[in-house]
Amino acid sequence: MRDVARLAQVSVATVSAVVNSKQGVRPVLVNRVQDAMKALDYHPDQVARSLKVRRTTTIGVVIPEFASGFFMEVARGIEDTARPAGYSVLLCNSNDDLAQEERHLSVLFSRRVDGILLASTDPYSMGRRPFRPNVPIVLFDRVPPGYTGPAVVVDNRGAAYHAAKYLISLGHTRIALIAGRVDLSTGIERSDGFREAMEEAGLPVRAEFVKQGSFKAEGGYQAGLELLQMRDRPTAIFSVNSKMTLGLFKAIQELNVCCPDDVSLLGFDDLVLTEGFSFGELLKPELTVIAQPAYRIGCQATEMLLGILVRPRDGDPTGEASIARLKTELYIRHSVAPPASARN
Amino acid sequence: MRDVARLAQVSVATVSAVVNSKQGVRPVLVNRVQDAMKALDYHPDQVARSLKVRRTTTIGVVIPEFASGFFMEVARGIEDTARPAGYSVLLCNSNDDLAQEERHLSVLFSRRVDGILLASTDPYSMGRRPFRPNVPIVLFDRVPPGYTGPAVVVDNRGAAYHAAKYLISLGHTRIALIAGRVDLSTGIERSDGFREAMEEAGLPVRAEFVKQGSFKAEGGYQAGLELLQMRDRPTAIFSVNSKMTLGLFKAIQELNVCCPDDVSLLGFDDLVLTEGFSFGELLKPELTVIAQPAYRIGCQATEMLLGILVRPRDGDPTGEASIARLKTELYIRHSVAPPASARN
DNA sequence: CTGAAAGCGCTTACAG
DNA sequence: CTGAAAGCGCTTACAG
Repeated sequence: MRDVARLAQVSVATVSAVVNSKQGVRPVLVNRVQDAMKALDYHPDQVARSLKVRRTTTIGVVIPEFASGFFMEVARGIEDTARPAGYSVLLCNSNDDLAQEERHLSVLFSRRVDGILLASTDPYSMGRRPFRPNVPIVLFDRVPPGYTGPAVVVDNRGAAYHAAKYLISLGHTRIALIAGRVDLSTGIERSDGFREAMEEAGLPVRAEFVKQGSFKAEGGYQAGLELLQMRDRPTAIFSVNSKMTLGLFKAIQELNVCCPDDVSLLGFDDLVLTEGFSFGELLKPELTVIAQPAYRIGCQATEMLLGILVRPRDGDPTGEASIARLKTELYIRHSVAPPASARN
Repeated sequence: MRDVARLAQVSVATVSAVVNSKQGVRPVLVNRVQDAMKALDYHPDQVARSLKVRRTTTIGVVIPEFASGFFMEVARGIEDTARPAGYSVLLCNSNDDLAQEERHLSVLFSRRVDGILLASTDPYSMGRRPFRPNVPIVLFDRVPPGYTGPAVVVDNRGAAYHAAKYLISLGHTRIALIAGRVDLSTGIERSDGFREAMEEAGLPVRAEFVKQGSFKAEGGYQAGLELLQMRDRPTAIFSVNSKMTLGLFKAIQELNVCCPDDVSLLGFDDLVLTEGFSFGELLKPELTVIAQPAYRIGCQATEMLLGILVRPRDGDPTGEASIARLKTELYIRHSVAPPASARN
């Protein structure tokens, strides 16, 4: 920069001004500076700038896994909205491990990210975590009950409620649930919504019909095996995330159970591949699922964070209103049908 | 930091020394400093450090897409090897758009990343790109022919060669190819390997049996539709990436063609979901594919880059030897069978 | 409109 | 073993 200033015969302050396209610099000088920059192949140093302005225009995001269609869509949404705003994103994978998550967070803080987007593997501990008071953080996907900070999630309870309702409306009464992690809002709310619909319909939620799948493919697979081998098995199964659904699907295949004739399958979260291609549509039968607006979640969480970053910080007390709850959609395909009893 | 120094009654140099756990500081002072850090909730500022040491311990990686099982596995590999080495990764999505890629690269440079990992959407232009002379870059997945810089790729040609060979060994003679982008090494080499095997077997590669799928699901779908509706259709189809394979699969389903009885399908790249769960195994029939060591590609590319970063830079002239070519593996499942003619 | 100077928070020779 | 000082490459009041 000094070299540029010297070559252009101006002060570094002037160079700085043209680099940041501040107005009020004489055109002649602007040109001289630009020529000098070109001649010297000068590229401004963001890190020096960051040090001075105390802002890195970087946001840190930590998600529980990379190999997830859902979180990758969210990540796309984040990047697509952060980039145009001039922000870079440091994407970290906690691998659903709290220690890893904290380690990531701490390097993000030391790298002075301006804000953080987090899908915590343990949102309940948020309160007692050592966050930095002046770097805003917005949660997404998972949020502890009663959390009042900024967050964007999906209406899990409502979605599960409607899913169960749908199965019930078809005549199912023996409906099983493959539940997710009970320590995550997503898992809890989805189970709750399911239970609510069942209760409302006066249907029992049999203990042996609810299996813990922990959001893992293997869990869904095991649960499926157990459920389908019961003498008095369910006529429909609601699986509360996509990995478990796939595990369940595998169990169905292995056991040669016919879906949807023998058992209906309703999953949470669609498996999109590319625009217009969902894995759910490639399977036999095509999967009926509740689809989450993953990309939008990413966009909105980022917008929320960016909003906080520009606002005077002491403006709003990040009230109750700051948690956005997006709608899901039920994609009716072919894995759900009325139970055999209702078909005769 | 000054505050810490003052509270601990030492100089900032000493604080710096304990922060970086340099040895040779009197234990008493170490303790005093650590206590002071705790008391003041002091956290070292990486960006200031970076400015001084002229190193950010950050690597930039740009991949052509987020919503890709392959690239996400690579990303996992990258993160998993970069993190333990103390490096953060700035992950960018070029969306297979050259302009976007260059924009990302330029912000990565301005943020002073120490090195770059790139799966370029146009590796051929590498030579005339405005890279920074002193930030090393290692390519992966795609590499222009004749490229001599560091890179890690897969033995595409060999993999395709063996895949075709496998189909031929089963008795197939009318084998179609759904080719990928012809301007990418991956696309070219896979087609070449296929052709080589065919020639070697004295089999014609009929012009109407090779379709351009451009590595896209839609392309595979269209190609499939055309191929399968020929009066004299192929008995086997080799699809050169996973998206096209899925598109092709959809076409097969829609047309109600029986696979593998009527047509065999061999794909490139497996679709892993989670450890132990591949999408390819969930489809009917389960897909026979060439699997790439995606995670390993990420690890190795990162190791290579890290290696360059520690080495004296003027050490080796990044010779020919620096391009690593990993092996693939053929996963034989159920979408390939001998042609009907050979079965009778 | 432009320049000289201070300073962002660190590290690193250099003395002592 | 430790401290004082310079400097990394910028930006930003502050004069002029």
